[in-house]
Order: sequence, then structure tokens, then C-alpha cells
Amino acid sequence: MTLRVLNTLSGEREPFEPADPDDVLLYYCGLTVSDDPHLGHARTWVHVDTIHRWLEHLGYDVRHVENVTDVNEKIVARVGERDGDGTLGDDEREVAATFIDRLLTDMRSLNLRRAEVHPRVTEHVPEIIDLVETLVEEDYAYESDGSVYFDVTAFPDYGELSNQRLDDVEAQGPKAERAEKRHPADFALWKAGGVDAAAIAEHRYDDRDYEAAAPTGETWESPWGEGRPGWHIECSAMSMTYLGETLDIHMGGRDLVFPHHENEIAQSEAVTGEPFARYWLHADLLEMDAEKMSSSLGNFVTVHEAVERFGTNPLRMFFLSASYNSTQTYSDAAVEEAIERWGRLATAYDRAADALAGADARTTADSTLGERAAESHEAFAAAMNDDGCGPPSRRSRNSARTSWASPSTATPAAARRR
RNA sequence: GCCAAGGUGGCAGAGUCUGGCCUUACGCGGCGGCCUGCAGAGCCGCUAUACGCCGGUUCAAAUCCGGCCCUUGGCUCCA
Repeated sequence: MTLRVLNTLSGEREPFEPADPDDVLLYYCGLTVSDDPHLGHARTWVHVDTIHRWLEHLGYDVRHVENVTDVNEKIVARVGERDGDGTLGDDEREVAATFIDRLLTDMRSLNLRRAEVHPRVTEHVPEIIDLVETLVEEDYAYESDGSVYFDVTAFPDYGELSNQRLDDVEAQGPKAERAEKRHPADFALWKAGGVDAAAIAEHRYDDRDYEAAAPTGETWESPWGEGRPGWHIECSAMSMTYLGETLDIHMGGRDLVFPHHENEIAQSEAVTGEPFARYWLHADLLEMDAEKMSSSLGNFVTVHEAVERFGTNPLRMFFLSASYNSTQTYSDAAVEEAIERWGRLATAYDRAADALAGADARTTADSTLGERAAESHEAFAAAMNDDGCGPPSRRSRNSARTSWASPSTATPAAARRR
């Protein structure tokens, strides 16, 4: 049975074939650590985890890398802020460290397969600078006032992932940057100087208690002077460092398709001349009151709160009750239903296992129990491999759904394994 | 405006690529019953005449084709 996956690149459900038949190089675009992780993040994590586990189940050796973006103006904006016991940190690195700590704790609480490595931007600035230098040398990028921008017109396939045409793309980045760009869609690879005060003010949590300070964030020495890496380049640098020029699977939230992933493709392929990722899988977003759950909208439930309140498996159950590539709506009632659902599944599993093992004198295994369990398991595997992986072409049709793990087809045993 | 993902029963959510009995799957809810010392859990049956709208193709469409409407996301930090 072959696994098929929905590839954002083609919009088609394609047979999955890693470059090396035994290994899967999986890169998941992780978080920018400027706040506590919320259920929207958790939903994507659980789907990534499920895919990771399924690939292992199929016999692949999964090399899973998951970055942490710890250089960002939103992080700088929280320097000196007080939260609970004390300050989040006195500089950008400290604030990031605080949130990375919470991030890893939250991930553990959801029983996720751990990534092999969680690289951070601050630890990979030299690689980033190398990439940018190469891009400049090869005329894919240009320097302007100490900043470096990627020249989208130099990369003919730009827009391929998100199906955008260059003419339709609006300007990327803040206004101040735009004057320095040749094309409005050009994006920053390197930004001169530190974070300016206006940008920080925009991201301040004004309703919270913090000490007024004027941090500018960390800067690094580069061939273009002191500055900071642009937003997209770190993923190229880190994925290439750990997984090489071509990934098998690149995952992330749907909100990253454009511009983030589009830009990653452009800058990476411009350097290597090789495809950056063979398969792009995007998890759709968790909504709350018909809006996406997000830190910036403030309509979120933190992972920490939710795990305490509902428990790990019910939450996983909740996330897996909708396809990874369709939106899901959060509500207390929906999660409470997942608690029930999980409980029933667990009970059924225990009883079936007891009966099959003859461990419980009160329940005897029906002669067909084992057989039916096997059938269910087979149906589950088929769904995971085929129907479970994605909808038909979205470009020729109008619909797309996926159920990596629709519990409907899961036997208790199979579900328990997850 | 451009790009993307969706619009299925009271709720939630499969099925759409590979048209056809589609089982509107699995649930939740509701109704009736069974089991049970009580409660919980469990079990059985029923309920819901659906597939955004309008056309087209076909013996046959939720599924294919065309047009339209609506929702959400992206184009600014974003899982």
C-alpha cells in the first residue's frame, strides 16, 4: 500500500516517494517565540506528530527538524515585561529563552514525537550570512543601505507554490523598507541595524506591566554592516544545515504558504539549483468564533491551560477529529465531546484487549473479535495511506479535505497507538 | 483587487481525485428499549427526506463541466 500526500506545490494528491527509500527528511516550520503557544499551534503539532508516527509505522527512518525563530521584533517588544513570577527577560535572548522553555514543556505535555533537533536562528547566523552572500554574488539579491533584498524578478518560478503572479503580489514588509526595494515583492534577507522603536511599540502588550525600556534587539556583524537576519532566510539556512539541499517533506501552517514558504523556495533554490522540498504539506488553521486563533488577535487558549483542563489525549482526539488540511473550530463543547469520545475509545480498547487476552473472566472474546479488529486496522491503514492523505486536485476542482487520522476508521488499538 | 481553502442532517464531521446500492460514515444531541441491587459504563433500535445557488454532461452527480453567491485564510508578525 502506497502512501499518498497532498502536495501544495501541485495541488494534487501524489504518491509519496522520499529521495532515499528508507529515510524521510522532515522539516517543520516552528514557532516564533514571542508568546505562549496556543491551541492553534498545538493542532498543527499534533498533525505533524501523527504524520511523523505514521511514517515511522510504515518503516521510514524519520529525520525531523523543527526550528525555533528566536530573532524577531515581537520578542524584543517583550523585553522587560513582567509575567507572573518575574520578568520575561532583560534582552531578546532571555525573553526567547523563557518562551522556548515553555514551548518545549508544552510540546512534551502533548506527547509529541520529539524533533531530532530544534535549531535556533541565533545559533545559525553565520550560515545565514553565507547564504545571503552567495545570493548577492549570484545576482539574486542586492544590497541597499546596509540591508539586502532578494530580487524576485531574478527567480523565474517565483509564486509557484502559492500560485501568485508577480504583478498581483503586493509590497512585502514595512513601508520604510519599500523605498529600498527594486520590486515591491522583494523581501529582506538582511536588515540593517537593530529593531526600531516604532516597530517595537506596535507589538507592545500595553495592558501588561513592563518596564519601559528602549531595546533594539541583538545585531550581528555582516559584510553589509551591523544588522539582523530577515524573516525567511533562517529556515533555508537551518534546514540545509541539518537536512541538506532537498527536503522530503516541509510542513507548516497554511498561513505560511505566502510569503514565507514561497520566499524560502526562491532563496534556497536560487542558491542550490535543486528543489527545496519534494512535498509541501500545510495544516489548516484553528478558528475561534469564525476567526483564526492567533496571538495577535488575542483570541487564544494556551496549550498549558488546555492540557490542564482537558488532558492530553482528549485534546489530541479533538485535533484529530478533523482533517489536518481543513479548518477546525474550537469550542469548549467540541473539546468536551472529544473527552467523551476518547474515554469510550479507551474503554473499548481495554475491554477488547482484556477479552482477547482472556484476562477478564467476565468478558469473553467473541470468535470474530480478532478478525474484526484486524479488518478495522486494515481499513484504518488504508485511510491513513490514501483517503487519509488528501483531496483531489484543488486546481481543477473546488474542494479539498484530508483526514490523516479520522477516528471513524480507527480501531481502538490503532488509535491507542497514536 | 489577486491567490488559497471551504460551503453536506439540530451540532460536529467523513465521502468528492477513481460518478451509480453512496451507510449523510464515526460521533454528539433527541426518542424508545435492554442490561444493571443503585449509579456509572455498556448494548440494541429509531430519529435527521442533506449535499451553497443556477445551468450543463450522463442511463446515473454530493461526486464531472461552466457560471454565480457566501465564509475563512494569505498578500503586515503569524502554526
